[in-house]
Amino acid sequence: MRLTVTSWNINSVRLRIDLVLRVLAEQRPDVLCLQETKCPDDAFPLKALRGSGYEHVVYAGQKGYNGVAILSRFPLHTRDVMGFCERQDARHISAVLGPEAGGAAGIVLHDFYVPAGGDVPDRGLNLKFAHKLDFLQELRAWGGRRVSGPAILVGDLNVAPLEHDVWSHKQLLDVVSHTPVETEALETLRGEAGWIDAARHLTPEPEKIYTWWSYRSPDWSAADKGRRLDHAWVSPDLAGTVRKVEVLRDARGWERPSDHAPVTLTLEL
DNA sequence: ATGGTAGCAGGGCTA
Repeated sequence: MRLTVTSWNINSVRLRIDLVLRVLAEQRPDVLCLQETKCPDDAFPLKALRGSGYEHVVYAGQKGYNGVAILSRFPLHTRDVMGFCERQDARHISAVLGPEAGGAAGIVLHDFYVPAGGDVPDRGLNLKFAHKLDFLQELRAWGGRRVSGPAILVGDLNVAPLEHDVWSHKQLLDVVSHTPVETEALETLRGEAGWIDAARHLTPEPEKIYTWWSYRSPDWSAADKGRRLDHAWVSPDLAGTVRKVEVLRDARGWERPSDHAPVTLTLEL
């Protein structure tokens, strides 16, 4: 069977619920993982989703910031939320696909929103950068030496790890999201746990891949100063099932868009 | 350690 999982930093699920419904209707992924929902749990727009065909929803939100959610065509089991850095930030949620998912049953889905890290890439001068590095360190400790069983990890990891994951490697070496301390941390923790970077598995460097374009660029598409901040990783036993990773760049050009484009992973199980 | 835009909340923080 074919399984599709889309990851999208939506930057307010309430403001952009119509864009969520558009992606669900037009792309029809089996699972949609959202980040930056910016929505307390008691305000999650469940009613608007009713009738969309995605009746299985888990979410972990907070007022104003952060927030993650998983919407699924298939039943989800064992919603779990991990805390990092001794905060109650809503930056992770996971669930397991139920038996109704057929060949995909039992796959664990992890949805992450890694801290952006502020502007100054110095942990002594910038507490937000220190938080980001600490978060990555805890992610490394959580992954341990090897991820076991079929699992998918998606999300806005706020790091563009490779040279061709940014529009200019040289110009971004001291820009938060592409500094060596961040890119090495992310690649180290991914490698130690055995996760496969699905996009680069299929499309190695030097081809450019971007998933985010700043709001501050008036002509984002022509300038095309993008970064690959959004990722889809699979566990080793799913490596052979990866068929496609697609960035829906068009969505960045929709009216009142998120600054992130949806990224869709396709597996053949 | 420029400023540029956006969301939430209704000021200033976060991205």
